[in-house]
Amino acid sequence: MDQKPNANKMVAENEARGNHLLAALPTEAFERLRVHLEPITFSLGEVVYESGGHMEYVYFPTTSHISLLYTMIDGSTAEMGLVGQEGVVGIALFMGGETTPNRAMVQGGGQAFRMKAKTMLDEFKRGGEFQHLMLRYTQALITQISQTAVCNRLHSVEQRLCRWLLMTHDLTQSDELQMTHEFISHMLGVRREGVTMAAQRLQEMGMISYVRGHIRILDRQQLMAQVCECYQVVKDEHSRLLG
Amino acid sequence: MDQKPNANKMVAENEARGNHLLAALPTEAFERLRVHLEPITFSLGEVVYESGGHMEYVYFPTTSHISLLYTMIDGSTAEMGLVGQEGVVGIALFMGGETTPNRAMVQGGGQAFRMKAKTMLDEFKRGGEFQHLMLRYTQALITQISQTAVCNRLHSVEQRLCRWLLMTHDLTQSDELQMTHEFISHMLGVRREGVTMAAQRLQEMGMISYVRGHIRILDRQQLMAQVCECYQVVKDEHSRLLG
DNA sequence: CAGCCTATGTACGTTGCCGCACATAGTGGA
DNA sequence: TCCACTATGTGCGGCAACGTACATAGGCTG
Repeated sequence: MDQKPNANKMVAENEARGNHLLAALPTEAFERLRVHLEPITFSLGEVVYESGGHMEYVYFPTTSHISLLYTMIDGSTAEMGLVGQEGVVGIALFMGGETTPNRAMVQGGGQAFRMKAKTMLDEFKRGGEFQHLMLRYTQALITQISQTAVCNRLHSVEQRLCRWLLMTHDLTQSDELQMTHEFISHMLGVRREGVTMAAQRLQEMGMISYVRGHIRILDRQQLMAQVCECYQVVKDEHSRLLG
Repeated sequence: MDQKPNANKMVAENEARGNHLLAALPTEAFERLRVHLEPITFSLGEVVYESGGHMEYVYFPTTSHISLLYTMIDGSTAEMGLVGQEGVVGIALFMGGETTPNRAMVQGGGQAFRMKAKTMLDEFKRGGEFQHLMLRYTQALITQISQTAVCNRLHSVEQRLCRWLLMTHDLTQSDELQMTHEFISHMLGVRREGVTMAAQRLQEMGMISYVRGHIRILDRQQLMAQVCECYQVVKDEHSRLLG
């Protein structure tokens, strides 16, 4: 924050390109935006947006990732999407809705860049590559949410846990995920015991190992073999849309 | 089709405004688009888009409505969204994806207007009210899909049937819906027998009556009292976004 | 009006997940 | 080092939905 402006800019350039959407911007657009990008640090559990709340910034995660959650009146929750370095949090701002009925919560601590809503909107309205990227990303996110809807309906807790572990692993720089069964249960919308059972089975099969808040991915290949088709569908569609 | 051009135009104006998105367009934009609108008739079960298939047109339903479905490898299906006179089918075209991994199928026969993808895109790229409306509608659809994801996870077949009947009723001009339990089971992603059981209970409570492919909504109020919160959330969010 | 097809009704055992209750075991702070 | 707290393990009864099988009944067609 109190670095020299120039040094600050160089850091922003290198690091900001860690977000795939920012990385895909042509130089011209990136240069327009870079001075408006502020690096920030997210810590686990932090609420980025409250359901229906005011949204002042959009966020481009680099090493952090954020869960899009819905909370029912009775307090039960379920995740509808997951955003990391491949995406952006705050699509409602350029979609014109100003807010959404969802909560966004940090699921993996780390870095992100934020930008004032107004700055982002000005760039969006130019109708160039930035708009194009934001819209294509939004479509990928729609696919992810859709697939979650179907997956929630048709697949077992164990399969959904596989999918969730793989998705989270994709957004994490390490093989070790820091999260409890309790936490995961809120994401999957199931009981904590259900997660414990499913995790035990995966551990017995040698795919993961875990202790008290730490899960280690041991065998991605086997997880991929076990997971439902939903994982690959979302991934393929993302590649198709955003290369 | 073989009417005089002038008469044809007048029909298009009156009827096209039956779609709420077209109705919300300012005169100028509407006039640009109206000559490109073609009235068409959808019949029940017709496939509008195949998953991953080429999308030549966007569709603005007036009296018809269309289901957005996902089909698993094993053939099981589930609905992720429902589009009627309040919306448009083919958002992937302006989102830049060209296609989607979903199927769109006619769930209620009737009228719609279609427009060539290119014509629509030209108008979209002007960045005016048309773009604004399409994006806000897309956000409303995202909410619908999200809510379906959560609803599928947390609510009973009976509650989901209530929600589905209410949503369908909203898009239908009559109290009588023409559909079998079998059909509904594919939408809800459950067994046909499960739908029969739930429908029986709703009939016993006097909310609906049904015979062989015809369901009559008898008591909307009671259905509203029985349904999960998801129905109202989607409706409220739609109103907020599109008035 | 007989026969066929499709839609709905019913039954039965099975399974996955639920809610609850409580036991055990890491972990950090006093 | 001990205590309190949090995370995980386990057991039990219950229920919703599943898969399967077959019975009834509306409605169309010859």
